[in-house]
Amino acid sequence: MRAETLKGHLDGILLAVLEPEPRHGYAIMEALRDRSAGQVDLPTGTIYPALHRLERTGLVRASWSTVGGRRRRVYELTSAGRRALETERSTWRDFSAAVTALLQPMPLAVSPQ
Amino acid sequence: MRAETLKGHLDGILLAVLEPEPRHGYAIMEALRDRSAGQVDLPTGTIYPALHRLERTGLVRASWSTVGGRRRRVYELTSAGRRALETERSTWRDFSAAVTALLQPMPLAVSPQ
DNA sequence: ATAAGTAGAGTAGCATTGCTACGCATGAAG
DNA sequence: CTTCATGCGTAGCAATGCTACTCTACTTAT
Repeated sequence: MRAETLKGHLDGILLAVLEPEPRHGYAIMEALRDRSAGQVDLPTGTIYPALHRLERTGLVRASWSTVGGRRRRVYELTSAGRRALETERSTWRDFSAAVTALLQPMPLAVSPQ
Repeated sequence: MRAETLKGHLDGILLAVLEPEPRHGYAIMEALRDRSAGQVDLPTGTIYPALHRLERTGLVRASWSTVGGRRRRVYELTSAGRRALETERSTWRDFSAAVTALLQPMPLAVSPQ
């Protein structure tokens, strides 16, 4: 996946990966890598700020936990987050349909003779 | 179309709309509006800088023309632009497939019992 | 006439957002 | 004891679309 292409669609993806169960940042990165067959492999400098952003806007809720001497910050969707995810999904459907249509090779407009 | 969602995919769209025939900026805006049923309605502050960018990077070539006392800057694809358009199309296919998959509601991973 | 609307190009500066390149800590494996 | 995986974090950069504006010229109402 080329960098930067994600722009604007990362939040939806993060919400989606948190939908079935709460996860911590590192696990989110792994889940994305697995589910996209390595196509989406985000650096920590992308993932953590994005999670903080989602937390700040109230779409996820975070809490610390410690597992095997290592601390983790576990994120879970809020109800606002679940709603936002649905919105993202429908936005994505519209958006991707529009872009797909526009990228389609277009025949020359026929001017009436 | 929500603003900002386009991020990173505008160039490909512009190249696509220029593929069948050269157009000037204003005509590009109209073509996009028509072809997307009003969904993609870009302000001039988006379109002109983007065209300049494409010109600067050699993907389009521009020339002035005057029609009915009004000057127009007409853009056409270069061969590099045609190649870039193909790349954009395949990038888009990969990207949209990946995002669609990731946004899909995911079942909880089954842990072996 | 003149005001409003359409056609047409442009810029400055902002906001968002993902990325690079770091720092720091703990535990396991060689 | 060094390297690797796990795990969180930030500062600052770069790209890019948008808002809000300027300027010109023709066209159509009032």
